Amino acid sequence: MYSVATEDYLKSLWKLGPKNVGTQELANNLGVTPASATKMILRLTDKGLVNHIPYKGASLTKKGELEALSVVRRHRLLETFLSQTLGLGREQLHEEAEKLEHALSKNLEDAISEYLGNPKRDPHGHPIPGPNGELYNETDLPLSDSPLNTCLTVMQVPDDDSDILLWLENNGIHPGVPLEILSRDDFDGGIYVNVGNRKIRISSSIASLVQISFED
Amino acid sequence: MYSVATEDYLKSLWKLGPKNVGTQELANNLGVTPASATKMILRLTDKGLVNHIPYKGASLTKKGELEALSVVRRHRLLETFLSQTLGLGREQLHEEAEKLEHALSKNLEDAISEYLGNPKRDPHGHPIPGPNGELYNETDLPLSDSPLNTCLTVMQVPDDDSDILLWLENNGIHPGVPLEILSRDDFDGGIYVNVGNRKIRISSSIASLVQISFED
DNA sequence: GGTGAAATTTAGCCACGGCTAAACTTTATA
DNA sequence: TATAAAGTTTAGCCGTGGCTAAATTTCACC
Repeated sequence: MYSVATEDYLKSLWKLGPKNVGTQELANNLGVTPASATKMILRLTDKGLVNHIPYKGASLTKKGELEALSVVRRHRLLETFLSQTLGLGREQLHEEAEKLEHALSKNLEDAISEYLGNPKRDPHGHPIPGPNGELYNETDLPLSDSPLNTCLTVMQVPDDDSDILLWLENNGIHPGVPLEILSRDDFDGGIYVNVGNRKIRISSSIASLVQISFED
Repeated sequence: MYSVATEDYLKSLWKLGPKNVGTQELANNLGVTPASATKMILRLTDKGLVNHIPYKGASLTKKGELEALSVVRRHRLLETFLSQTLGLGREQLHEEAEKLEHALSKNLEDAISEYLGNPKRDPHGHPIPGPNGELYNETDLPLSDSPLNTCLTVMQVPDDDSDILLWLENNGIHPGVPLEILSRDDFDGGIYVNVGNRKIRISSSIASLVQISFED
């Protein structure tokens, strides 16, 4: 239906939204020049997928958001499928799904979802939109903002940075793992956590990318 | 590396070859006009993938053939993978693999091949080229040319015609099935076969698309 | 409130891969 | 062998989605 480029633009706008996304920010995210992004935004606006206020930024229309969620659904189902069947490491999933998502038919999407038991989260813990774009309420919180000495459970890790993912994996941090913050460095926001009977330090920047919940 | 269109042209030239393929035949196979095919053939010739003799036809260079075999390998591995994991029917596999084959990385190709135990045939019985384009010797024969009253085994069925595949499936004909030709209609080449304790008639045109072997 | 920097858009270019219409080759047939 | 038909190529168009360079707008700061 929509081209690879169109799906990529919608996905980026969704990821960077729901605020009005600047041309430069969008262009950086997609690896194109701002001029290319402007031109494409105009085309997507013509198609009713994007709202554009010149010099102010772009955001998805309802139609565009539904299409973006469809791409995200395909992406996350594929990550889950490749993880379950082939046993790919979390750090490999994103790159592969990024390509396959554009070639997945509705039929195959349905078959994969059913095969997996209609999962609600992918291997990074990210919620998988439903077939009609339903996204359940997000209640996970950044590890960086979480209280000390409380039983936490890792719920989400980033999906698009292999290095960070490998580091987290090597330190036993992935969705489902229980964890407790022991102390927080007031200068740089780094935290010391207890995870899997080991005490490790997590930098503020990484801790802000890990989401946790209080239930266990 | 190569575009979707380039991979599709190479695949068609491989399927229709190894003879010099006419522009019209190629264009029909791809669903484009002859003029488009000519233009693309010239581009592929520039890239060293195709040999082109004006007004006589086009064929793959060694480089083009290797690339075509890589696409065919991805296609057939994907068909096997989707069949094994999701249990898709043989009549659904081709269409899905046709899209995914262009988005499959070398890494994923390797992972799927290993997961499947480096299979030599896909669910339609078609040989799967090796990672370097190796294609083992083809010894299967068309059912239409096979002798009467001999123990035969179905080895290959077509992959790209859902209707024929469904008909064959409904009559219990797929790779691995033993079968015997009882008689042949001299007028139209139709044959009567014994398969799975049933006697059915197979038209000449369909019988020419089914490959068998004598071993069982 | 003006001014310079930063962000954004426009203008104009390109390659890709389609298309139609017209020209040109080849082949088949009278 | 001439000629018509069939097949092929060329010419020229279009949309997509990149790019650079230049123009324009916004914003932050004096």
